[in-house]
Amino acid sequence: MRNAEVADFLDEIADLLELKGESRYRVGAYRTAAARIQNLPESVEDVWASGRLQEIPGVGESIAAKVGELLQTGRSTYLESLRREVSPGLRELLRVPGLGPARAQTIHRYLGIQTIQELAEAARQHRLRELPGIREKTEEKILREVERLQQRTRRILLGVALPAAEEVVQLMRRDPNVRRIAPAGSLRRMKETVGDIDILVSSERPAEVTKAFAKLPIVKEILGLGPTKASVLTKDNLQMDLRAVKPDEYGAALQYFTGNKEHNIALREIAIRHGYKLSEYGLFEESTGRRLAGEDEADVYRALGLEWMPPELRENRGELEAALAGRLPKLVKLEDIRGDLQAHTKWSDGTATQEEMAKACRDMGYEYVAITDHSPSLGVARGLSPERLGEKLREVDELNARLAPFRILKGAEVDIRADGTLDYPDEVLSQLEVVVASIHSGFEQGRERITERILRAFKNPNVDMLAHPTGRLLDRRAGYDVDLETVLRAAAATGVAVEINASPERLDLNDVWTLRAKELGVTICVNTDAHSPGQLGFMRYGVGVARRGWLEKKDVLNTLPLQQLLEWLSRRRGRRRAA
DNA sequence: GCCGTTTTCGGCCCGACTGTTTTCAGTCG
Repeated sequence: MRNAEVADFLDEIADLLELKGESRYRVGAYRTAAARIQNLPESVEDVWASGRLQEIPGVGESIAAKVGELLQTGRSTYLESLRREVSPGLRELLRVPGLGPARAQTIHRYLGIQTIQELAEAARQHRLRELPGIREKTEEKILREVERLQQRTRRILLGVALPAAEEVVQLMRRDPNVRRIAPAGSLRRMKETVGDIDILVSSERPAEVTKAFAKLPIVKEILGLGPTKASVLTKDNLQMDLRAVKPDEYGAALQYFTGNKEHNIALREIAIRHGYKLSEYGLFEESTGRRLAGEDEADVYRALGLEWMPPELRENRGELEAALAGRLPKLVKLEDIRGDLQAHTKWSDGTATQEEMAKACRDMGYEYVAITDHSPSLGVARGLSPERLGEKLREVDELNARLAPFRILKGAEVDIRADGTLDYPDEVLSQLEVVVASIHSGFEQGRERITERILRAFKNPNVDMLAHPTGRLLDRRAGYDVDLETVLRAAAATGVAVEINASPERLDLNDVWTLRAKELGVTICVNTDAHSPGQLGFMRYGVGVARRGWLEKKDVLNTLPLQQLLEWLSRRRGRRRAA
């Protein structure tokens, strides 16, 4: 059973307990445990099998027993009894913003309502306003929220949100009332998708700043405008919130609005243990009210005995424990990247020539790029026959003579066919310097077959790397069903590198699996899979995932200078390569 | 239900907003 399923199980218990009116601390305990398991860089099933469930922070005797029963038998007597006590349909009502457990329970008890449809119906007939604690306004709000829920916009890709936020930051910097400004929220943490875009400003005149923000030309609709906060819908239909605070509160506010929530809660608990109080206004001594920090974010962490940590780490996945022990990782940086090992050109489905791609990489300060056009079976991408591949490689030789010391590596993105064989014969593969294997077909094969297929490809000594390991497209396609734990273990054993595909639609591996890959000793490579020179800039999103997965420079293959990379490649295949 | 740099019991993040209320409950982020 996957970690996400176990986390859902605990979340359902939390919801049902909440609807029952149980202590919010008990409810919170289940939620904490769910979040921890969701973020666990290891299969919870393995943790359970080795008797270590209670070593997970937030998992004690009782929750461990319930998870154990679930994993052992596939069911839970506790959850089943809760479902008998609390109508499980009620959970659906909690999805309506503004409707919490108390009012949901009231609505259910008096009117028997348990679906969002019935709720909307009752609101339209003004039957909700007769209930205790609900009058006209609440009823209207519920109806509004139900309608919004039904046409809710999707989450925003990082690759869309970050450029949009940067544009606004640039525009707002020109405002003389703006002192400091930065994106906050999940965007600052480089999460793969975000719900909305948060921007924080410090200013002596916050009200002027929020007004100026609401007047920006990119604004389509003002959703709310006050002296410290403005919320707008942009012409691209992105929700953007700007908050303005006083300069001496900026650091504490940035910390607070960056989150995530679990990280903040844990941090505030640390503050309490010191006899302090932490809020978005600053860090204060509880007894005297004296301000200990607030203007700079790093001071807030330092005053709590912690090193400042990059936002990408702030998910309460163990970063606070690591900071307390002085063992934070030194995360890989964008500037550490020396080249890109997956890129496409006009030879298959890209839009630029090999020369244009190579020069664009050189201009970015890279030492190398592997041009990895597709193999023949990927007809839609005009995959190259062995003959055309040969022509392309001759062009590479010619370009390398001209562009030296910059180096184009001879590569291909080779399909792993349905039976696990590769889409070029070995004598073709052995002419290549970088062989990137990936799956583009047969997504419907079951978990075992797909996994077997990848393992078979790993046995071919010509394979250097596995690209986009799950095949997912964010918000569009789930990817194929694959046992990643097994794949990563095999990658570690065979020395095949695994890609973090930096395309904002993929970001595959994701952050949690990256962390797991690191623990297993897998070599990771961050590639853009660029199909045009502009897409080479996707690298920063992939580095964001690497950082969220705690990777350091030494964990990332393409931080190696050219010579060391070539040595790595030839060591891998256990034979000499053409110089 | 979990947990321990005052605790194996008694705490558990903080502040803001809204609406329904006459001092607070519910919800959110």
